[in-house]
Amino acid sequence: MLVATWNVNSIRSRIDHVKEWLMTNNVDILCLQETKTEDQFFPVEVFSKLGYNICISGQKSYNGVAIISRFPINDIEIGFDQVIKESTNLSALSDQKRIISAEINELRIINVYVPNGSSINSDKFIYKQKWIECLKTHLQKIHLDHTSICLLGDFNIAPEDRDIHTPSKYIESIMASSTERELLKDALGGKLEDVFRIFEPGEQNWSWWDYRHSAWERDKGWRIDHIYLTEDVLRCANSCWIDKEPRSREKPSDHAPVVVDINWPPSDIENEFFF
DNA sequence: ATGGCTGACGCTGTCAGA
Repeated sequence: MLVATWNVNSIRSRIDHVKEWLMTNNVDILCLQETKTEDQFFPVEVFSKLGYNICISGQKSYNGVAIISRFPINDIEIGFDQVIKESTNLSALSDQKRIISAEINELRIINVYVPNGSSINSDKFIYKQKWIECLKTHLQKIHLDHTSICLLGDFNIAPEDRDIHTPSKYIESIMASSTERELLKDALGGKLEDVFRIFEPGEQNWSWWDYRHSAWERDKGWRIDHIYLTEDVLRCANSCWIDKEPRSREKPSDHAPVVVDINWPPSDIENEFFF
């Protein structure tokens, strides 16, 4: 089963890229971020004609997340619940559409678009921190020890220096600061593993290239799009890669999709190897 | 790179992203 995440920077502008990529790559579950449209304008029929189910949480102009799946989508949850928002005073801020989760094939898929935060000394960075704290509470409520989880999306954080093209230029700046790195690590609770790094420990692996400064042509990127798996799912993972091809196209998203190949649901034979 | 690109909104500029 192939599960992918892709910040498409407007689904209506990118629909042809997404459709072609889905058909070419045989992806089973695709999580989108920055769809940038209200649900009524989301091109649902493009995906239903290809045989996909879909759940969406969008808003006008900004943010927006969606899950596209060949398998039935159950138990859809949109946003953080009110209790979580109130616990961090996040309810006082506008309700940005940044998280959608669902049960697909006995796997809890959690699709997130973490706020960028703008700059370290901004109100938006405070919002980013609070948002990640909400994510932590959200994950804790799911009972990480008893649920098979795939948490994926645009995290707007480079977890380590090897995830930035020139880390020395971005010491303690947005997407690289120790504050946000530690908050994310804390939210993962030691239960969710960055599957890309299981298979690819090397440098020069980016998922985002700035539109400016010829970042793509000079391969100056960041790895800010991630897939995190609980241990039981990680055991079934075969490989994980960043597909740079869509970023090389005309009028691309500034992000590339990240894909994980999992033997899921696990077969009895595979379980016997471990016990 | 002094955000020097892009998309949305809606009108020729402004906001936001990362």
